[in-house]
Amino acid sequence: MRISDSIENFIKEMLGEDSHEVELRRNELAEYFGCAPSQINYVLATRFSPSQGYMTESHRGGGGYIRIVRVVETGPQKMAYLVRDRIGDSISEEEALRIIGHLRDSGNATETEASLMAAALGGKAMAVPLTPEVKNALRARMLKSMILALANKQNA
Amino acid sequence: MRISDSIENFIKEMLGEDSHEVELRRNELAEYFGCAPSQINYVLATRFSPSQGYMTESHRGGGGYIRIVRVVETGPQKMAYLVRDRIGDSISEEEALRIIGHLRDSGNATETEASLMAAALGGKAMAVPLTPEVKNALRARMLKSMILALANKQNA
DNA sequence: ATAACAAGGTCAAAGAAAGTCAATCGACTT
DNA sequence: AAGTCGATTGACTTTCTTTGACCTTGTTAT
Repeated sequence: MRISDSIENFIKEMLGEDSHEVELRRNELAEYFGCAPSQINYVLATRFSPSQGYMTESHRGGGGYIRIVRVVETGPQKMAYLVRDRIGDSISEEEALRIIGHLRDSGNATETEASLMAAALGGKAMAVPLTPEVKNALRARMLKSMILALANKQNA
Repeated sequence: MRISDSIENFIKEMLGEDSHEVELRRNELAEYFGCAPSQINYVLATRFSPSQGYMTESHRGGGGYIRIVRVVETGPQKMAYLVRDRIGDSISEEEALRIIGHLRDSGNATETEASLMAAALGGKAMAVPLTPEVKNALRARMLKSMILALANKQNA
């Protein structure tokens, strides 16, 4: 198990139960896990980014802290609109997968539905001789179509 | 006995008993068999491809891994195999939609899942300047990926 | 005020896997 | 003998992780 994963799990466990919010000391956590403090920033950047449904604030200086807030989604329609705005005309595979993960985590897509979408957009499926630009454009269109289909079914 | 066969057997044995999922380190395995690491990729490509009923995911970097998932054949999976045979390397939009309809009618896909697949393959999503040949090839790959994902979730 | 201290932030480099691809090898076939 | 095709290898690439040196910002004591 990678250290980054351990840290991620640790934080998610803290968030898991009741509150949507944790506060922690960067140096403490780093020492606890025996890693460089900046490793914490890495974890925040790669696992608790806005596109993964989290926001972070922090404060430097004496008594500093890092606060991680889980953003809860309310209303499938709103979600769909938000995500559509984020997608635009072109999207990378990584970003697409992140959005799909977010849909799953927020309960807007079942496990299976998320897997289906990921399968359609994944590298294996799109392993066809096209330029990255064309692939990204195609992905954006497909993802939007699928999210619309999802939203459509949900309030049907 | 060729090394590739040994590696194939080794992996299949690991998969054999209980779980339909193995995780392994590429470099470790290569060292164990005394071959080049890329040999592992060769084995995966030739013996554990989607059309052979397997899916693989992997992660690079520190703590990387390769995960191989077998799509087990129980009831619905037979369906998947059949459909896969029917799809081949290229498929029209009409034919794809027909297959999706069958999946829904036979209870192998929910309404939403079927809509999702249709949305991904539909004309709107694929409205990008590509030749019909390329579109059909792409559709075939995507449909196969999605059906595998579906089959995989069903007996998870 | 200001110096010292106590956080957290940034970024680039090093390290650790895995992926790709073209060249080569070897066993059959013709 | 030449050709074919799967198997094998290794050099090079890409992706992700980890670390550390240096920077910025806030607090506290003088």
